[in-house]
Amino acid sequence: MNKCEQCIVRQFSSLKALTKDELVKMAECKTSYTIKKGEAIFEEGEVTNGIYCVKDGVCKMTKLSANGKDQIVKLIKAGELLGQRSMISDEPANLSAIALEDMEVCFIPKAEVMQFFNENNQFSMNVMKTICNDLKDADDQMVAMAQKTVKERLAETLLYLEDTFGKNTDGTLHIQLSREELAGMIGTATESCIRLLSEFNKNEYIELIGKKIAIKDRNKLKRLAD
Amino acid sequence: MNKCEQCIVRQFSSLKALTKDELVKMAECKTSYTIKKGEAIFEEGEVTNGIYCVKDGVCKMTKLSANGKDQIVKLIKAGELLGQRSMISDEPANLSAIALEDMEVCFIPKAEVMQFFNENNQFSMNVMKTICNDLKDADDQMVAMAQKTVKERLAETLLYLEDTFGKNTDGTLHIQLSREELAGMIGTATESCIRLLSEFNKNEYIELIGKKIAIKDRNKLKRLAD
DNA sequence: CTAAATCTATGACAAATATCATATAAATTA
DNA sequence: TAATTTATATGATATTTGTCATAGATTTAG
Repeated sequence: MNKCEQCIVRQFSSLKALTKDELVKMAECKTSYTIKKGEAIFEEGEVTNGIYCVKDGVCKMTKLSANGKDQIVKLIKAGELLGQRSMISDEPANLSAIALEDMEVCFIPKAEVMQFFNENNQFSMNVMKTICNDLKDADDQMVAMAQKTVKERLAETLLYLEDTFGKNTDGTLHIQLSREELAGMIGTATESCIRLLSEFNKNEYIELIGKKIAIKDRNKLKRLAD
Repeated sequence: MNKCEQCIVRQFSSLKALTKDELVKMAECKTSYTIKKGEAIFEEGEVTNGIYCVKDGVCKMTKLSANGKDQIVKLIKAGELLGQRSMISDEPANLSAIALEDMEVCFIPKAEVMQFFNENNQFSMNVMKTICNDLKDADDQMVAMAQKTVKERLAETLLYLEDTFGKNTDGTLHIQLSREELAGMIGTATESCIRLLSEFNKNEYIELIGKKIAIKDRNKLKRLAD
């Protein structure tokens, strides 16, 4: 059993407010999992009864829409927590969490989290601020979906992906998304997404290197995205 | 100065968790406002430094998008609180709150709210649950914007408006939205919204009575909305 | 009450986007 | 390795949606 106290990623989440004692307690009740790329941590409608702390890897939070397409609502990376909203609302998960890379996550049962919640004001405040931030992002994204064109949203998303997940030495986006997944993020058909990537490629805003994407002209993309 | 203790609408919000003493304290620090239809309670970017409790009336929460259109993110009615997210995040308002009818609202300064927050666990839990609910709604709405057609979103919205705000004796929706505002809710051009309303009218899903809208066939609308 | 402004409505057309078909490239499996 | 599946790419076309123009209806202001 690894000690939570020595786990670096906790510094990046609400958990940074926990005391040494609380961390020891958490280490005792947590369960560690390895999740393979493509596997679900949990799925929409599932009762989770706790939260997950992402130690390594990235996952997508998706929702299946009536037309059968998976909409990617957000991406979660190492250091972030999963399932906080469902836990607080006391509801089944509203979104599925699917690994985009091999992941390491720790599960912390609801009972313990709620105890930290009640005893540690800073922790609960941190969680609340995180959720408030998620709400702001969701509102903004909703407006983008409603008011921006697919082209604008693609430009915006490419910049977000580079800013959030960085790039490889060859300049390609570090995060590996299929065209279908990228389309699922911007809310469009896969073919439309591919077509616009080709267009961006021709215009030299980006470069397509096999399945990978390298951003060539941030400014032009930024201007496009508004 | 009216007593918060005797105010019925507090029962419908997170404030229901407050004790008698806390309510007395709140009554002493609150400010009451009358807001005329069309006026703003606060605007996007404004620092609010507190929350508003809606005593009467309905307002729209909007965000101005880059193309100059106002997207309506949500509607708030009597009994609900406004500005909680900004207060907790310690940020300027992300959305504008504009009265759709004449309103009565009470402003409660941040300092007092935060004190209740720290001293009354049930209250802070209520606020948190409300925000979690807002987050779920926002995520769902985002997916709807991305994946549903304008027609589906219009059908969905009409049902939501009847369910949430009720109807008049003649069957028309009680809430008064202009075609432009309705378009702003579903995220489309005003003309497209009007055109679809005409179509729904021809198909007898709804009836247009002047500027008012009456739902005639809930089932067909529901089937359309998915 | 009348004139002006605003809102609702509709036609004509343009632009954006989705769908279907098909080809090629890449990855996976037998 | 060959065969099969899956992912990417692109053309052709249909559908959806937006934009511009205009007209009538309603509301507002003088």
